[in-house]
Amino acid sequence: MKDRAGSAGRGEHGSRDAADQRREQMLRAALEVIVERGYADTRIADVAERSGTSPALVIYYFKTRDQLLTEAIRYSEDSWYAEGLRRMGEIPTAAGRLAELVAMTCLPDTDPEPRSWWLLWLDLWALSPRNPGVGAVRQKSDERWRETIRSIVLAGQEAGEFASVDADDFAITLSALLDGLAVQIALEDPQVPPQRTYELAMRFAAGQLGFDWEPAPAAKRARKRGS
Amino acid sequence: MKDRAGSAGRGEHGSRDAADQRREQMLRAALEVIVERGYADTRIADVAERSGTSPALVIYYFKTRDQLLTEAIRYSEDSWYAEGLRRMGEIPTAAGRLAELVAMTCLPDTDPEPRSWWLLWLDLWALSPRNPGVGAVRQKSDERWRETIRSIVLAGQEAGEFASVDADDFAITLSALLDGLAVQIALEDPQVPPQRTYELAMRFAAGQLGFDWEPAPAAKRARKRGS
DNA sequence: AAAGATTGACTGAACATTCAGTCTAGAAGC
DNA sequence: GCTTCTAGACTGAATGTTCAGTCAATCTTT
Repeated sequence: MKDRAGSAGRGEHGSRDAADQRREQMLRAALEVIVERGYADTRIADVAERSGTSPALVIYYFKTRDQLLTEAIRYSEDSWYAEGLRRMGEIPTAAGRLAELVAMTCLPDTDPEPRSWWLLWLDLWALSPRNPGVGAVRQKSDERWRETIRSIVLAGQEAGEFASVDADDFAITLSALLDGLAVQIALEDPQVPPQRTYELAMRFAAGQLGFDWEPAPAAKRARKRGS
Repeated sequence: MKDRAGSAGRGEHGSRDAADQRREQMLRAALEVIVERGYADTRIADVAERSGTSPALVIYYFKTRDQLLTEAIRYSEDSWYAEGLRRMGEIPTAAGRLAELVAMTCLPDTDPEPRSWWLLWLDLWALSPRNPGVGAVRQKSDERWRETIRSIVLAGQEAGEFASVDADDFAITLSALLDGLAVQIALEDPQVPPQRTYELAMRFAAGQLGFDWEPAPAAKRARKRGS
């Protein structure tokens, strides 16, 4: 007895993806709760409530709590990565793509919620050593993330934009640096504000790859979305 | 707690530190369990069993589970940092101290158990956003860690060993890089073995600060402690 | 110095709660 | 009428915390 009136337009309940919608709804709810309370303190009841259903139904769709939460994390990870790729596809220069990649992980106004995203990562890291499923997601993510960096570097070198450093080494180093900076962002360390992380990371990249980059002419990213 | 202040500071019951020993025993047990099972899955019963006592006694010493675990983390953090400072105090050159600092976080044979140490950090990070006590420990640790780097850089510059880069920027960047690499070490990513993280971090430091450093002539750290 | 009194260390057993997952029965759609 | 979907009530196990006391060492009083 939830969204009775909803029906609007098409196929209504019968259509095969009614179930898929439900699942996604639950996954999203799960993500919200994980970000708020943390993985360990996320109860099925919370997810049920937030998606306007019952705990029993949640279990009906996902056999176990762990499966639900694991899948939620995988879902989030995939979405984020896909969105990142999409954005970078629109940028012509390798340096630009790299800047976008860095901004994506550092700056609040590029992504609506990078902090909550990173909060999720912190949980994911903490879970990985003991939870094989989560561990696998993490490893795959890290790999493709590094591979993304690597291919940007190679493309940039091909195009003569970048100096010829070892792309593998650079990828590992930059992704580690971004991870480390991200921790500070997620934890909101007062000494390490997002804008600064962005500049530090870009300075590192520009220095290593030998391209020009000027440290943001002050108010450049002034206008945000909300206000 | 209550420490009997009044009496002559001695005698009392069993020697005053009988209780302290107990506490420390429990803290150590707690750390072991946290590393094995993770913070969230650490039961006071586990800690009690491992320290050869009862759950009730654990609560007797630490009012709550959270207090026990929080204190255990703080204890571990402080020990590690103190040990690090001690080691660095024995090294004359700034470059040498920096290398030791990097090795401490990257290489298994410098520290007996760097991986379990980092496992603890992953939990600490994941906990910080939601647990003020843990969050405070984390922030203080990060701060003094960066400050340690900063002072090494300043000393090195004073001594003419290092180029003149901004010490604050460098401290933030290097500590972030080390954090990120540490994640890979803790999670045992096959593509990022400890030795490689050490070399990458040192190459970064040497490059930024302009000192010479050769990437380890193969078998250099062959002999370990245990044997 | 012996007899109580006091206090800290400690324990076993219970309590209370919290939850993941199950059961049963009913509604919706084909 | 068969299958899919849904929820409320329930169970069973786990586990943090409390509690009523035991024990032994120290302090006090005589």
